[in-house]
This record gives sequence, C-alpha cells and structure tokens, in this order.
Amino acid sequence: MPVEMSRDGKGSPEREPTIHDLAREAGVSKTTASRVLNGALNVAPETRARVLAAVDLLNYRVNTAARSLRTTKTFLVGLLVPAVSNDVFGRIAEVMEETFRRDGVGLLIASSGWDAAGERIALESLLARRVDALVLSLVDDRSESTAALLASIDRPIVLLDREVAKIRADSVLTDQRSAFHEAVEHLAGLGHERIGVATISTSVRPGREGRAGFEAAMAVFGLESAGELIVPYNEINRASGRQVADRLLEAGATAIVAGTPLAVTAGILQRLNELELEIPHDVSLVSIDDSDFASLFQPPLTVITRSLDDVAHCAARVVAARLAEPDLPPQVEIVPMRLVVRRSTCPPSVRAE
Amino acid sequence: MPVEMSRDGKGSPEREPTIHDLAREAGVSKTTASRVLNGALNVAPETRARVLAAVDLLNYRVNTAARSLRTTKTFLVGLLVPAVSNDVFGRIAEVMEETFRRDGVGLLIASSGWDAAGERIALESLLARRVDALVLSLVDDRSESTAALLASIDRPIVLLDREVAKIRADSVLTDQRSAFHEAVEHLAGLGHERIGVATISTSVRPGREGRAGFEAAMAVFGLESAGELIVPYNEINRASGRQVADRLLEAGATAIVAGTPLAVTAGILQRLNELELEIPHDVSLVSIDDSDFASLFQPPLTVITRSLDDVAHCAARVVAARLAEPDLPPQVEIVPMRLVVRRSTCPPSVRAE
DNA sequence: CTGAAAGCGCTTACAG
DNA sequence: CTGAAAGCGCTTACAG
Repeated sequence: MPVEMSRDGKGSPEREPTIHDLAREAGVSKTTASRVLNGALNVAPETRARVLAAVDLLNYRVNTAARSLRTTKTFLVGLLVPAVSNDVFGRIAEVMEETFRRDGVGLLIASSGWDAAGERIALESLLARRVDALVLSLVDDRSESTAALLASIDRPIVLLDREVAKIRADSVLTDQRSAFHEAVEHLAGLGHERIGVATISTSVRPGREGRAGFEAAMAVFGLESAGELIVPYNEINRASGRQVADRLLEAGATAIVAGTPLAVTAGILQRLNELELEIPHDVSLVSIDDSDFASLFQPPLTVITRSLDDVAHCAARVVAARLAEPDLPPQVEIVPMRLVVRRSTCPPSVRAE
Repeated sequence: MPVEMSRDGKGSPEREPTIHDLAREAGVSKTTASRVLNGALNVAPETRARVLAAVDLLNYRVNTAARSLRTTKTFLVGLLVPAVSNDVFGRIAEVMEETFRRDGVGLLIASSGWDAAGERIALESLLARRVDALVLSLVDDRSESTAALLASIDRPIVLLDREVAKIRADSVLTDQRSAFHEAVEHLAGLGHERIGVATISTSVRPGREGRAGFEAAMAVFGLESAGELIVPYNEINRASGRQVADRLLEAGATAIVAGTPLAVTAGILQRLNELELEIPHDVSLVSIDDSDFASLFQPPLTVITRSLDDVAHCAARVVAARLAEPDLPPQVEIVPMRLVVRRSTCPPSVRAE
C-alpha cells in the first residue's frame, strides 16, 4: 500500500492544499468553494458549512498569487517613507499595517533614506510588486520627475503631508500652519520677540506651511520674522542640528521652535549644552512631535504634537474608500496639532552679549 | 479607424503590458522573452538586446503574481517583530528591507504588539501571503502552540534572538551573556556590590541569557546575585519601569542594569527623578541599546550596545543562504555587544537609609 | 540558440 | 443555488 498521507492537517508538510482539494473534500465544485471563500451570499447554508469544515480540516489557505493573477489585485498597499526607523514614521507604519491586516491587506514598506535616488528605487520596487495603492511621504514634492512618474501610474495614491501638482491623489495633511501659530502665540505670550524656527526644507509641504504659519503668526503678534530667524536643516543628523542652533543664536533668537526630527533636535540640544546655554532660562525651546525623549529630557520639552495613530487610521481609511470607490473626488483629511506646554519655555531673560 | 494607443510608453494608463506584448514587440517568443527576463545565459546577445530594448520601450514590468503562481515562490519575506515603532526593531526592519530590495525581494512587516494573540494573527497573515521565508522575533519562544505552528510550516525560519525547541531554524543571536558580564564588570570595578538588573521575561532568550550572564558575572566578581536583584518588567510602558525601579531600590541596589526597551527605561528614570535620586551619585545606571535618548540624557547614559545594522545584514544573509541552499545545516550567527561608558555610572556613595 | 504547449491556482461570466 | 469551462501572465520541460 502506497504511503498516502495527505489531509492529516499537520506533520507532513507536502504540497499545500489547493481549491481543488478543498472542493473535493467538501464534495462541491471549485466554483462553489470559491464562492464561500469569497463570502458570496448565494450559497446554501449547509453547503457553506461543509466547505468551511473542509477549510479547517485541510488547513486551507487561498493562494494569493493565483487570486491576484485572476483579479488583477494584489491586496497589498505600498508605504513609502523617508525612514521606518524614524519614531514618527515607524508608528504610522505600525498602525497602518495593523489596520490593513484586518481587511486582509498587506503593507509593503519601503524607506527612501531621505534621498531622491533612494526614493526612486523604493518607489520602483513598490510598483514592480503591483501594489493596489500607494501611500507616500516623498522627500521632495516639487520634483518634476517624481510628479511625472506618479502621473503615469494609474493607481490610487495618498500623499502624507505632501502636495504634488498636476496629479490625482488623496491626501492626509497635518495642520502645520496652526501648529506654528500656536507655538508663536505661546512664546510671544511669554514675552519673546526674537523667535527662531528650525524647519524642514520648502521642498516639502510642512516646510512651506510651517514657514507660512510662522510668518503669519509673527505678524499677528507684531513681531518681525526676519529671514535669518527661519533656518532649514539640510540633513537628518546632529551636525545639521548644531549648525542650525548656531545660526539661530547668531540671529539673536531667545526662543527656538524646532520643527525637526529627533536626530536634528538632538544636535540643537547638544549645541546649546556645549555653549552652556540653559533651557529655558537662556533659550526657550518648543519641539515638534512628542516622544519619550521629549517628556523625559531635563527640562521636559514643550511640544507641538499630533496623534500619529490618527494619521495612520486616516490614511488607511482614505485608501479603503478610494479602493472601494475609484471615482470619488479627491479626499483631503487634516489632522490637527496641539501645543503641550512643559518646562522648556519661559519668559526671556536679558542676556548680556 | 479605431483608437489604438498602445505602446506609447506613458500617458494613457491602459492595460499593463504582458510578456506577450513584450515578445511581440521584440519579435521573439514568450519563451525567449522570459529567458532574458530571468537572465538565462543561452540567449543570443543580439536577441537579448532586442528584448531589453522592448522592455524599456513598453516600460514592461514582470507580473509578480503570475511568476509566483508558476514558480511557487513569492519573493517576499515576512518579518515579525513585537513593534516596528520600537527604535531597535524599526532600524532592523529598515535595513533588512533595503538589503532585500537589491535582490528584488520584498519585506512584509507585521507587528505583534508584544502580545501572543496579536502574534498569532500577524503570523497567520504572513503565512497567508505565502512568504518565502520568515524572520521572527517572537514574544514567547517557549510557547508550545507557537512551536507547533512553526514546526508545521515547511518554510525557512530565522529566529531573531529567540530559540524554539524542536523546530528547524536558523538564528541570529545577540551575545547577551557577555553583555551583562561587561556591565557587571564595569559596575563591580567601580565598587558596587548590590547590582540590580531589570530584564525582559525568561520566556524569551535575552531574558534567560541575560539572567544567566548576570549571575555568572556576579559570581566571578564575588558578589551576591540575590533573587530580588533580578526583576523582570511585565509590560512595555512607563508604569512598568517605575515599578521595577521601586523593587530594585527596595532590594538595596546601588546600581541598575536596565535591560529594557526605551519606554520602560523611561519609567525607571522618571521614578528615580521623582524620588530625587540622582544619577550617578545616588544610583548608577547602565542601559541597553544606544539611542539619541541615551546619549543626550543628562547625564549621558552608559550603555551596552550592538550594531543593529549588523543584526539586519546578518539576518538577510542567513535568509539568502537558506533560500539558495535549503539543505544547509542550521546557521547560527552571533552579534557581539559592547559597553560604552558615559556618565551615568560612578562609584557608589554611602547612602543614609 | 529558439519556440509551441502545458499548467500553476484561482475567479467569473455563462448556463442551468 | 450549483457547476463546467475559459483564462489571468508567467515559466519550464520538451523538442528541434
């Protein structure tokens, strides 16, 4: 007697069961098996039960590749971020993954490394996998070539805090403008007149909006937002943060709004420390995005923050809506930011130069 | 004349070109087209060139679903971690993704949320996608049910700092034992006798190895490693860290080795601060894994650290080797840890109780 | 060095 | 409510 050990559930890990095996086990056609697998409603309850029992017995799992080939959908969405290791993007990725998982959708994550060339490659790899939709946090939303690439794609795109001209896309934005307004309001209220801001480059929406929000707020409070008080950081590292700190201090800032990622903020703090400038007595500091770091630093940092989970849920919802209804008008969701006052801000002292 | 606008490269985003279109464009058979796509060597150079030109012209990208269906490989590897938002796992995920991308392999990341039930679901979702290999950082490597599931899988598995009995798997391990030895050596050298350690539970290799390393080192230096000096944290949050700090202090520890993730370490620091215990004068502290947080905290933390990039590269290499050679004997790679002395450790002071 | 043909595991009109 | 048949886009013996 030949060794026949199929359908024993576990143990001999042979060929994975196919829908054919499933149908045979349940005594129905592949068509019917497929119907219950896909939750079609026109199936007799009893038949459905038989198929489901067979699924359990055989430990059947649908072959996604075959399904994709047939339906031309991959049930995969691609997420492109500058760096998953970044605390903000890491959390967004985590929550999105978990959210999509409930719908049987996988999240393919790619990091650009804050670099245009890296971004191109990451994007290509996502496209090669034929993801059903793309969620993007680009390094430069003004790039013509990126815009051209995205325009040619014909797949749903949701932009995370970016705006790309001439393409059809949904977006989830952060209200940077009001964020900077709140920061300035807080600082101006404390009596600061020379408020400096470290911010991401204008090649990206938060840089443009943050700057605009800052300037508008300064005007509202009757303060001068001189050009030298707005300095973009160039790279995501400490050196860049130290440089920014120097320039802002040179410009006479008594308070700094650090619209910077952690590594850059770290550089700013490091530089202030070296110069023996105490926070908040010598310099007040407002940082963007909350973290263990911010709340545990001495002094605990006053921050402008948002719910990263909201951003992620929002993005997932937008993707789902778009996939369900491709002809929806462009969706735009705005996630608010709020100020959390801690101990890194106080009235300015009269510093002797 | 009917509107015929195929092969215009971009613009009209119609049906994606298939290998059939490619073959026609290049004037060869699908077989040949497939051969050059897969880098087969028995193709005339000139033919190859024609196909490649057609690829460019049509902007052809192979349909991964079809390829997978045919080859039974998905070119996808699954990474299961407790949380991608964690600084350690985030970095590992980022580097692995980038490494795999070069080989055209995608990384599907799933987070368990440090939870057994969540882990099961995450694992199932990875399996449902039929990933070619699994890289796992389990929440409990002693779980019988997880072991049974993994044993039934028949796909390459590489364990990240975990060891599961009775399954066939490769592993990338961290040398926790020597890490804790170094920490104790450093602290004992400073004169500490009551050294406490906060560590992950023994349901996971680092918890077991760390504990063993700690006890062995204490013995070497003639110190008592009483049970109350070893306290596991239960959850990944500050409250848990505060609790751990209290217990260790109660046990009379003058130095703490915090083998804890950032959120827990944060709780320990917070508690010490509340109790107005100064680091290092009242309590010395050695933390595990370096970060901006650790180096910028006041005082900068002495840490035991490892190269996360090495861990990631190592894991990627092990996966690649296993995929290329399924019958390789189990591979075990060990990544070293080293001590970086900063300013959170000093000789113990005589504290009045 | 090249091609015709079969088949991977699904889903979906179509027919009943 | 159910099933037979076609076909999604590839790769791979097999034959030449």
